[in-house]
Amino acid sequence: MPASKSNKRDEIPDRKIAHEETYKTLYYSIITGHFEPGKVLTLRGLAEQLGCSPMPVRESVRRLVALGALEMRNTRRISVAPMTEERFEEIWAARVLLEPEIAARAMVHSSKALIRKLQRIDDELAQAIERGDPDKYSLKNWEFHFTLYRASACPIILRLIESVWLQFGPFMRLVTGRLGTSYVVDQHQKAIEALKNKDEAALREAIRLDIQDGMERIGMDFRN
Amino acid sequence: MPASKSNKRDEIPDRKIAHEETYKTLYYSIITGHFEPGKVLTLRGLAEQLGCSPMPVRESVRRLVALGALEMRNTRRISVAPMTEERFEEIWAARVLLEPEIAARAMVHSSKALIRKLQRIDDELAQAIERGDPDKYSLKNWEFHFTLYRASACPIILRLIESVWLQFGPFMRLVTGRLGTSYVVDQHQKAIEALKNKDEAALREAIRLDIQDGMERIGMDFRN
DNA sequence: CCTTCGATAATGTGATCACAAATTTGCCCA
DNA sequence: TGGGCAAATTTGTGATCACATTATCGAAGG
Repeated sequence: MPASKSNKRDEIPDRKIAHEETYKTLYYSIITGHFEPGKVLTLRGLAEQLGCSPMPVRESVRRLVALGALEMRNTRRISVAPMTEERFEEIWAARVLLEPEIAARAMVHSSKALIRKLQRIDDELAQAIERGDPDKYSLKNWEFHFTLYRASACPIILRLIESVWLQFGPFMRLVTGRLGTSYVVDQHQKAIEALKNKDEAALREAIRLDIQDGMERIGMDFRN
Repeated sequence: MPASKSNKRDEIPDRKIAHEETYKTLYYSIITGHFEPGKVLTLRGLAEQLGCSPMPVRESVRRLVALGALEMRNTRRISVAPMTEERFEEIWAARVLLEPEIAARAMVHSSKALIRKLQRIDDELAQAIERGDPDKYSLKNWEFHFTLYRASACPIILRLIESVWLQFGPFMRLVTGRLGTSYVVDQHQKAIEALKNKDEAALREAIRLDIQDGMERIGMDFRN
């Protein structure tokens, strides 16, 4: 084991890898809804936009296609995954199955620091609602959920949930932008209360209701 | 719309794409447990083995890493995802959450043809158990579940389940190879019966028990 | 005005090369 | 005999190029 003073693990501080950086950029762009559903993307276009060669973009896109965030038709055209009523219903179902479960698992590792962090995020989220800032709302909503979920130390289930969020992020942002943030009901406080009280059932229910409220509000879009 | 006589959809019979082919090959290799958990792979090695340049392999590996089937440490070394007790428990939980649900959704689209197909696969699976053929067992078990799940027409949830199976396929095959197939209890017949009777609750329970039996048998490996 | 077709431009794909980092090998010394 | 260091090899990464396919645009035809 040469060139490495610590042989404990491969805990090297992460060399800068271009395709990792482009992946993160695209990841946040998608999950915060920066791209419209169905929007066509090109490797060279993204490469120029991100200031690199098409190569790292190609690898990032391949990952995002694998997760369902991007689509690649058999005409080899890349686009942001569009939304249909069927897909929406499936995503809803998957969320209700997975997210209350991972939240319950996060409760085991809950701490005062985590609760403070969640409270701070939710305050910022409330600000975003007040100001009618859908971009900040999307970001903070994502932060709240994934800060909680990451605390579960369940990387496999977390990956599944990431995949689901990547698939409805663009659509949610689109609808939120149209509806504004005025109708948003804040279920997060109930979740924080449940965390404080170590009440697993209440936490599960709060997350379930948060999903239901959000998806119902978004889903009305199909009935127009 | 040139060069294409039918403008209905992009239903072109799929041009042969190298990285798609290599992906499928690697996919089946992993899901049937052809690679041992933790096994180190290299792009050039796989490329030579598959008879192509490292380029298509690179894209396939990127996809499989995104799905959790392969791992890439920060030393940039590619390996088949190893198994730990924590990961195993998570996979178990995810399966119990997702698979009974998608099975229930498949029941809606159930047909006599589907039931016949499942019965045929399960017959072959029974043969594999008799002969003590763990390779065929792995393959037919996968076929049974995914033939059922695909009938649900739920591509999003199916993708999540695919991701999970890719992560425990190598480990399951490893353990099955050690234990042999003698202890295998066939819960599939109950599932087929439930399908025939259109009994959703019974189908959910059959799938749940199948998962539980399989995972319990495999999970004993950690107690040694 | 709309459709159709051909030429032009743009796109994803696969191969190859150069390079830095990591791994392996082989040698020397204690 | 065993451990550590440096040379040599291997490996992933990023860039670039050629190519087949697809999309785009403009002109001719109805």
